[in-house]
Amino acid sequence: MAGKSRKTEEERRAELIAATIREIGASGTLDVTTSQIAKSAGVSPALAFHYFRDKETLFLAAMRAILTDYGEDVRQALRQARTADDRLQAIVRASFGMTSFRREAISAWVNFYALALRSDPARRMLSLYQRRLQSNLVSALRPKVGDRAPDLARRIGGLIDGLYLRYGLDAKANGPASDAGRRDSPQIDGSEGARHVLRAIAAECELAQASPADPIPDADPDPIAPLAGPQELL
Amino acid sequence: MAGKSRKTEEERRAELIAATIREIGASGTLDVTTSQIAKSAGVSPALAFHYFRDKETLFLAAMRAILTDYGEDVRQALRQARTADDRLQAIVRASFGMTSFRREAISAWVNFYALALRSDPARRMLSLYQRRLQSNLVSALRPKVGDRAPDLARRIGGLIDGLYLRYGLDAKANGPASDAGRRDSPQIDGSEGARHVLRAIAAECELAQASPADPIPDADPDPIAPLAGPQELL
DNA sequence: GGCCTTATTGATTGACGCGTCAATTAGTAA
DNA sequence: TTACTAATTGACGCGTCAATCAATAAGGCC
Repeated sequence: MAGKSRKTEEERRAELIAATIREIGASGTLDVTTSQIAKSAGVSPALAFHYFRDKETLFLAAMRAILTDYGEDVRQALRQARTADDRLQAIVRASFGMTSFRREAISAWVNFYALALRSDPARRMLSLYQRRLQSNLVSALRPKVGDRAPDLARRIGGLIDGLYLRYGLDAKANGPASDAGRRDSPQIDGSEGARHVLRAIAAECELAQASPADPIPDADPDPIAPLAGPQELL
Repeated sequence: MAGKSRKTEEERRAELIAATIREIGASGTLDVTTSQIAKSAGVSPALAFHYFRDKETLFLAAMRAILTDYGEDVRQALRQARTADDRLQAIVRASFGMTSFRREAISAWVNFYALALRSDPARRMLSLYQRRLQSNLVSALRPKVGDRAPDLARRIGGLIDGLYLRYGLDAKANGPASDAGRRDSPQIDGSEGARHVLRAIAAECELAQASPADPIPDADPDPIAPLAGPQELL
C-alpha cells in the first residue's frame, strides 16, 4: 500500500505540527481538540501524546515552527540584499510575504499572541522573535539614521506587527464569504501593508538626513554582516 | 445583611460584564468558566445565563464594554483639545492611557483580537473601532498633511495597535514576577508607546510640510468638529 | 395578609476533552 | 524463524463545563 507505512519520529512530529497549524488556521482558535489535530494528521489521537507530552507542548512546537519559517524567510531574503535599502525591503517583504501571510499563519500568529499572555515559554518565544526583528532592523537602519536606529526600529517593528494584524483581520473579513473554514490556505495580499511600512521608513529616514543631529559618525554605508546571522535555535 | 439585597437587571449585567473582564484579565484567556465569572461577580453561575443567552453573548458584551470605555476616553480627551496637535495627542494618550492600558484591558483586547478570527460579531465590533480610530486620526491629520491624511492615518492606526500589543506584552513579562494572576489591575506605563507614536507622526508631518506635493489646499488650520462625535451605538 | 412578578439558586445533565494504558502491529537484526 | 524494538491504536476513566429547570426567596402592590 502507498501511504500506510509507518513513519519516523521526525516525520510524524512534523506532520502533527503541520496539522496543528492547519487546524488552528481553519478554526481560528487554540480550542482545537487533539482528536481534530490527529484526524487531520491521519493518525490516532493517542499518537499525539506519544510524541508530545501534552497539548501545550504541541502548541509550543507549532509556534516554534511558525517562527522558524518566518525566520528562514527573512534570512533568505536578507542573503541576496546588498544595500541597506535592500535589507529593509527584504525584512518588510518577508513579514508580509507568502509564508507569513497565509491564513493559517495569521490565525496561528494572533492566537499565539494571546497564548503569550498566559504561557511563559510562549512569551519567551515571542520576545525572541521581537528581539531578532529589532536587531535586523537596527542593523539595516543604522547606516541610514545612525544612533536613531534603535529608537526608529522599535517603531517600525511595532508598525509591522500592527499592520500585519490589521490586514490579517481584513483578509478574514473579506475573503471568507463562502470561504469559511476551508482547509487550504488561499494566498492573501500583504503588499499594501509592506508599502505602508516602507513609506514610514522612508519618511523618517529622509527627515533624519535633513536634520544633521546625529546621523552616522561616518562609517562604511554598508558594513559587513547583515546580522540576520546566528539565529539562536528555537 | 449588607450586600445581600437584590439588584436591578442593569446592575447585574454590569457586574457580570465587569467580572468577565476581570477574570479574562486575571487568567489571560477566554477560557474562563461561567462559574469563575459568576463567583467573581458574587452570584450563582445560573444567573449569568439568566441575563445573557450564552457565554458568547456575555463575551461580546464585555468586548463592547471595553470598546465603549476606550471610546469615551477618547471623546473626553478630544473635547478639551483645541489645535490639531492637541487632538492627535488626545487620541494617542487615550490609547495608552489608564483606561486602556490596565492589565485587564490588555488581556481582553488581545483575546478579542483572536476572537475576531472566528466570531463575525466580534470582527464587526473590532472593525468599527478601527474605523472610528481612522476617522478621528484623519480629521486630526488633515489640517497638517492634507490629502495624505487617510494614508498616514492607516499607518498611525497600525502603529498604535502594534505598539499597544508590544508594550502590553512587555508589561506582562516584567510585572508578574510574583505578580501573576492578581485580581486587581496595577497601572502600567504606556507613555513610551505614546511617545513613539507622536514621534512618528511628527516625522511624517514635518516631511509632508517640507515637500510641497499636496498638503492642504489651504483650509482653516483647525476646521470645525473633531468628529469624535456621533459615535455609533455599540 | 395574599398575590404576582422577578431575581436567584442548587442540583443536575449530557456532552466532550485530555491524558493513560494495555494490547497490537510493523519493521529489523541475529 | 525468533526475539526485540518502536510505532500505533482502541477503549476508557476522570474531570470539567455549558446550559437547563424546577424550586425558592424577595420585593411591590392591592
